[in-house]
Amino acid sequence: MDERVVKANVAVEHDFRVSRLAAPLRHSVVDSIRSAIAVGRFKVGERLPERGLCEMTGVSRTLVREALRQLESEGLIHVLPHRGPVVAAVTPEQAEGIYQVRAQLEGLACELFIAKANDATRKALKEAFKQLKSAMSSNDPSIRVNAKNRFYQCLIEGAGNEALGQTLHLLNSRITVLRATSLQVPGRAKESIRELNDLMEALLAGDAAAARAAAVRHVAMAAEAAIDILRREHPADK
Amino acid sequence: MDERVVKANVAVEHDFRVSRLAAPLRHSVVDSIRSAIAVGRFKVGERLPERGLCEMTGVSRTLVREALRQLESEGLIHVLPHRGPVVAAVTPEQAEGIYQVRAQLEGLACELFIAKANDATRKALKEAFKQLKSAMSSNDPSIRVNAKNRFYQCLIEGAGNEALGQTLHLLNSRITVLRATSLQVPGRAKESIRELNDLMEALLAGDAAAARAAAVRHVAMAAEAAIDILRREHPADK
DNA sequence: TCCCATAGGATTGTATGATAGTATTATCGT
DNA sequence: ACGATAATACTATCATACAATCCTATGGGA
Repeated sequence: MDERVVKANVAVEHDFRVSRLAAPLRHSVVDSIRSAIAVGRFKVGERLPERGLCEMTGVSRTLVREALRQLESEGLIHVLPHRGPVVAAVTPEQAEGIYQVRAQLEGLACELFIAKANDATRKALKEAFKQLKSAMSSNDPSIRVNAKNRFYQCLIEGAGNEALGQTLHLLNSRITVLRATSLQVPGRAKESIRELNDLMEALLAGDAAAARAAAVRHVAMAAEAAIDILRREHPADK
Repeated sequence: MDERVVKANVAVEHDFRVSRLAAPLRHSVVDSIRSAIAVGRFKVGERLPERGLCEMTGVSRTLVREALRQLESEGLIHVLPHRGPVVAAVTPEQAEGIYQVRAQLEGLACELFIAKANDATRKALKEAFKQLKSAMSSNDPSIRVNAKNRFYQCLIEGAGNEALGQTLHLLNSRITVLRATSLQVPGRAKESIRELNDLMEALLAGDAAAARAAAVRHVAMAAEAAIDILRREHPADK
């Protein structure tokens, strides 16, 4: 029963099977709300009444609520009892914590990449880095962040650790806005590229210790920029 | 309006305010299903029909579905389109990945603990370690795991990094069963305590590098035991 | 004028019932 | 024994309803 499939796929890289096109509507709902938050359509601390989300998304309360449950456990929103969801704030302390964790995990990603990457994943990473460099000259912050995400995705891919990928994704989703704005700090983009250059060299040279160090350093610098912004924009609210 | 409260609390350590007793029913539902999985009431790969869960928990489908969304994003279950949720399997490769991440994060926790812990948190950790040692002689695996969780909780508490705590919690929830069974491997409990002893010594001596190394080593050993079990129990299904 | 309390509105928390769509199983004819 | 079709069992989604609770506004009293 498998023979035919094998034959059909013999000259193919990614098989053509439609990957469960039964995309449940609720996934779109999650995406919609998530990106509304990321884009700043809702501000930090703002309430998200279910009814409003129903209108915005055009689906029933059932689906909106299910989406909220997921966003809640991603940490993007907080749900206050009998008050409903609000966009989660990120305090400077929390941001620092997140960046500390990211540093460790991206360090690990580098080590694993060196140990496990093959020609394909290595090539993909180089390509992504090239595109990242050109994206950094763009003015649109979302283009920059997207390019950077793709770069990291290649890194993770090559590292071949599923949990690592998911964890980093989760952490990043909580600081999307921060990442976009911190890349707008004058000079930060170029500096960022310089740091990643070091990273790439170490990665391709197979120097695990240097790669990890470069990753940690890069995250630390990004953290500094981001936390600066945070401190400035809400010096002592609460 | 606050004065009275302040007066009332002046001689109190933990204030008595009932911390939002409005615990939504749905939280209990999540806990219920989660522990049913952890306890082995449902086996890996087994389907969890909504209706059955309604009967088990005594709540409506609405709540069950919301709970499922949360468990899904915690990675405890997979939801197949039009087939519903099944208990997520953990392959040896995934387990390896999870343990690699854990190693990094627990290493970080140690470093942060040394940098940030105060007398209270240090004392709590020592106490938790003492109880852990005695719990290890118990035959009940859940008692052992619980004691260990409390120990880690103290460590995290002292490290003062929220994201770190949440991330580790998430990872651990995916391998609860594994952790319980791997502690039953003959000799593993004692060995585990020995490793943690090293960890404690380094922590209390303030030797960050040694503490991190001990943490990494401990997780690596645990990983080995756990993955062994996994390989044995599903050598090549699929 | 200012404070307090009560009433009313808004929103969440939870349940129920309904319908359509899809995957799995059972059935049946050949 | 095999393939097609019918029956079944779920999920996916919606609409509706009602109690509980929070917030606000209104109005009375000092």
